[in-house]
Order: sequence, then structure tokens, then C-alpha cells
Amino acid sequence: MIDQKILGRPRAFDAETALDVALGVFWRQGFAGASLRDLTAAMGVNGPSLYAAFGDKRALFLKAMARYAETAGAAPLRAFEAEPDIRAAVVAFLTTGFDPGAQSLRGRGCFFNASAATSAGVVDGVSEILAAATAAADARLAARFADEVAADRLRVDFPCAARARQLLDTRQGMTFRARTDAGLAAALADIPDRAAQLLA
Amino acid sequence: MIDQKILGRPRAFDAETALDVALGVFWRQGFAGASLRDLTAAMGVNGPSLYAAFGDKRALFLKAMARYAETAGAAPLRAFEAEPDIRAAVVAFLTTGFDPGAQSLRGRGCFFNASAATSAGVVDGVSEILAAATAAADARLAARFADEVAADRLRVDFPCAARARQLLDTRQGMTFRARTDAGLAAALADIPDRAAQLLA
DNA sequence: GATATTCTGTATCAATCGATCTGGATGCTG
DNA sequence: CAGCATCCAGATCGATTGATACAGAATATC
Repeated sequence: MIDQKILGRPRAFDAETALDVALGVFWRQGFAGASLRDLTAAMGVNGPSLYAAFGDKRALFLKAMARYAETAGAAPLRAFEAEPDIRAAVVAFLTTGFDPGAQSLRGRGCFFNASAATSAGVVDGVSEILAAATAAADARLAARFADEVAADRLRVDFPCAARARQLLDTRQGMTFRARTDAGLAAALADIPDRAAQLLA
Repeated sequence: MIDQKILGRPRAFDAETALDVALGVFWRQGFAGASLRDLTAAMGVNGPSLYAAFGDKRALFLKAMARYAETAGAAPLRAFEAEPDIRAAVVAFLTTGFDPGAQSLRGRGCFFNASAATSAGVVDGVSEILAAATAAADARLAARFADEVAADRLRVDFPCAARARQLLDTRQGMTFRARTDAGLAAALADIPDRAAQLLA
């Protein structure tokens, strides 16, 4: 990722910014529902420039997924790991990225669940990314629980892996609510209760 | 729904069967990803016949959603309500409709979550159906919990509404796993633990 | 059997799809 | 400044999209 010597005319757009915009379009409309014209118009990039920078539509989608995974998608897990108190960490994991009043689809849960999942098994490569992200999240949540057990802050027989899966599923369920705003605010209000259950 | 006197040539296909097939196509590919040719080919119905029987693509999708809601989509709630023991009912709600080895997407969780949600806010009418179905499920789950409290089989201060939402979110989270088979089997194995947590 | 009504099947519509060709603009290197 | 590599902009490609026109086939009613 080191800047290499660049010949020729420099590109007139920032690739990362354009990729973020593409992610927003895919988030709202999904892969099949987002046309190249939707994308180029929103990104402010012409067709040939888009193809030169990102490849075809599928490659752009996969890059948008990767971009999501290292930005907004990583925020809940980062919040979970940054919070010293385990209960506060669970609360942070379940609240980060949910904003009931949000206009855009950002702040409305998980892009992977709400938009990309529909293309799993249809667009090559999507399913693998989703499965890997799920496994990675399960593992990181479980690892933190195991640390808490080792530090005597959770009971010795705490089922780390099972509760990690439960925690992720709870969050993903909230994403479904967020997409249509069906009881998201109520679910957010439930979070203290959910955290207590989960750590029992 | 009473058979009315029918004039003219009778249709050569069964509308309900054809609608079930259309549901399967939408389930796998989503609204935008399913072309009319995909649909007519799978349904064994020609374009003009499809339009005469169901209206345009959007109307067909909404009818497929309604069909789902009263068939496969209703199964988990029905299993929940049919089971006398509340813990067994929770287990039934979390297992019905999940089959880790399933070939088709049926038996892989919730169509609304895995496929239709991506069209919420894009295809008119989808969001409303999803929100209504979510609210209805929350209400029915909570009503059963309230009955259990009234019958002294759950503690008097059991948070019926909150646990109803939690139960639904857990199930929806499992649907995300089911789409890519990322730990679905493990999540199913967790269900006794999840049911115990939820009823505590 | 004649008529009315509805459905089926082929063929096709304009519009849009994803993707690319071409020509000119831009900026680095020497 | 000359040479070159790369990018931008508009136009446009064949293919596919959602949707329909038309003619013939099938059934009920009279």
C-alpha cells in the first residue's frame, strides 16, 4: 500500500471516498438493485474510470464489502473490545451502529445482514466473505469471554462460545428491525436486560 | 375465496403452486435479482398469463410475501403456540424452519429477513409488510408469555414484551447464519441454553 | 352449433442493463 | 519542450430487462 511512482494523468477522484459512496448505494439497494448508472452518478465517477479503478460490478461489490468490514462493520467489535467492563462491553456491542433516527441506512445495523446476504449464493464470493466474517466475530467475542473467565470476572463454567454466538445473533436480529424501524427503539431499550441475561 | 362461475378458457396452471414457485425464486435471488424470465421459466407460466394472474413484478412479489406469511413464515409462531410447555415452545420457535442440510433456501430461515428486507425502502409496500409482520410476531410471543405469567408458570415480574423481542431477534440472527451456513448447526445446538436464559 | 369470454404461446416492444471504444486532456520524465 | 503513460468524457455496443400485441385455442352459455 506504499505510494508508488505514478505515471500519466492522475485520477480526479479519491478511490476510498468513491468506494464509501458505492457502499452506501449497495447498502440501500443491494447488489442486483444497484445499477452501474446509480453507482457512477452517486460516486461522481464515469463508467470507464470506475472499471479501471475497481473492475466490474461484482469486483466493486466485493471491494465495498471489504471496505465495510474494516470501517463501519468493525465498529461494534472494536467497541466491545475497548470497553473494560464486560457488561458495558456487551452493551456497547449491541448499541454501536444503531441510530433509530438515522436518515441514511448507515446507523441502521449491519450491511452484511441487511443487504449483502441476499446475494449469498448468487454472486460468487459473497457467501465466503459473510461466513468468514461471522466466524471471525464469533471467535473474537468468545475470546473476550474466555479472558473474563480467566480473570475470574465470569464464572468458570461460563459457556463462552455459545454466548458469543447468542450475542452476535441478537445484534443481527436487531439489524432486521433497523431496516424497517420495527421496534428498534424498543429493542435498544431492552439492552440492559439482554446484557444481564447474556452474562448470567 | 368461493369459486365463482368461470367463463372462457381455464388457466393451465394452479395459481397457488405457481406462487409458491415464484416465492422460491425470490427467496434465492431477491426482488431485483429475479428476472421475469427466471420467474416464468421456473413457474411454467408465460409472461402474459403471469401478468394476468398476478399483475406486474412488484405485485407478484407482494403476493409472494403474503403467501410466505401464511405458510412457511407462520410455522415457527404456530409451533410456539401449539406447544403446551413454555420452554419447549421457545425451543420449537427457535428450531422450526431451520435445516442445516437443506438444499433449497427453504429450511434456511426467514424469507423476510434473508431476501425481502433488502428491498425495504426500495420497492413500495415491502417495508410496511415487514414492519407489520415484526410487530405481529412480537405481540403474539408476548401474549403467550403473559398467559404463562397469568397461569403462574412464569414469575410475576417476567418482562414479557422485552423477552418476546429478544426471542424474535435471536431467531432472525440465526437466519443470517443459515443463509451462509456460518455456525447454524452450532447455534441450533445452543438452543437449550438460549431457552433457559430467555425464561430466567 | 354459434357466440362470448378468457387463457396460451410466440414474437416483440422501448428502455435499460453491464461494459467498452474512441479521442482528447493531463501531468510526469528526461 | 518532446515523449509517453494514464485518465476523463461522451457516445455507444449487444444483451437483457419488464411488459405487451396479436392470433389462435379452449371452455361456458345460449
